[in-house]
Amino acid sequence: MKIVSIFPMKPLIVHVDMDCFFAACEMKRNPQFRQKPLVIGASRDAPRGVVSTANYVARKYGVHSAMPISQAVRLCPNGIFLKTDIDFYRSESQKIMEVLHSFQVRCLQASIDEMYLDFSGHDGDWVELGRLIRKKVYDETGYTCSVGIATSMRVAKIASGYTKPHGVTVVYNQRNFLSPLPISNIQGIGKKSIPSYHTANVYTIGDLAQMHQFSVLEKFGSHALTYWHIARGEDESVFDDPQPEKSYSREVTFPYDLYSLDDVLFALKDMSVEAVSDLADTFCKTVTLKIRYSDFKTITRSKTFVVPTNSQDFIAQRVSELLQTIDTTKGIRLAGIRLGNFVDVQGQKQLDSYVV
DNA sequence: TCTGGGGTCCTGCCGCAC
DNA sequence: TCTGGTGCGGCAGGACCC
Repeated sequence: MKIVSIFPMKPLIVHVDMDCFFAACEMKRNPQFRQKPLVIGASRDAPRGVVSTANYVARKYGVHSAMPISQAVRLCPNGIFLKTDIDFYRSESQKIMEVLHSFQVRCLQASIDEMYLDFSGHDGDWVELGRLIRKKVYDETGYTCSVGIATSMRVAKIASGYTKPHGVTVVYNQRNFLSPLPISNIQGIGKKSIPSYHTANVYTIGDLAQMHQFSVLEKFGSHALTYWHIARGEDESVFDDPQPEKSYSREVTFPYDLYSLDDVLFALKDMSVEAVSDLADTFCKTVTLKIRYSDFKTITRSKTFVVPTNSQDFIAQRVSELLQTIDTTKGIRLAGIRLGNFVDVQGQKQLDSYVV
């Protein structure tokens, strides 16, 4: 006889976050970089670019992600600056994910260097579990990671960042753990919205938790209610199955601003061909043109088709038409296209044949 | 001071259909 | 025939994340 528990299985989510992953990949490939400040993003003489990641030696100089390369060079003139080699990092990521899959629990890859594992129902010592995962990843790949363990995905992620690098953080009480942390620890509250929280005297997650629900709604809007529930330890973000991709894009920042429509169109045609060929048999209904002017103002123009397509010529033609509506005299620093609104053409065909 | 590339999600506005 | 409410999709922009 099968015995079914009347109690719901206690969720247990593990978040694994690799430590300064791109830099770690380069240090593995070139061990002589380990003791030197290493910055990944662009070469030191690149006219434009930002820091993608930096190793901990470089971080001591004040270098951090999203910082302009030119500024990083000033802060760390003796640093080693490398272009991003995303194909290499993807192949290394694949090896790490294989190690994590070997635990034979449900896994969800959140990004190139992050993975969630669903250990719900696990009875053992949570701290030991974290240490085991960390050790196995290091022993089998040579990479260090940080591990966060909690009863929800969002809190597990916050926990993994709590004792970086190479730490294990276990959260037994969500509210007590989150309370003293800065409000910026909540995913979704970034540098634009932080000032509005500070204006309302909300500096820590605990400050947010103590607010009245209606006050949160009034001051920060409806989406902030989700953050309020997290702050109160009421987050129950469940383990989601992977969602299909919703869009695919290609964009490029030109080394120097372009003023000629033909030059921009030339670059966009290349991107259209690449994007459509990458998508292979996937059909899209919407194409969006993205333009960033020299003053960093960014605009988008999109077109939705009646019939989904994966025709390179058709999409390139629509991109060209959208570009005709753009003023290029101001100087264009970035151009890109995005394909979205994907349609399951295979499914449609099956449905049609059934109806017929 | 200078700000990449590739994504997701949210919001507001507008036009259209009912 | 006209008008207002409502819902929805398209569109544009913005914020955020890694």
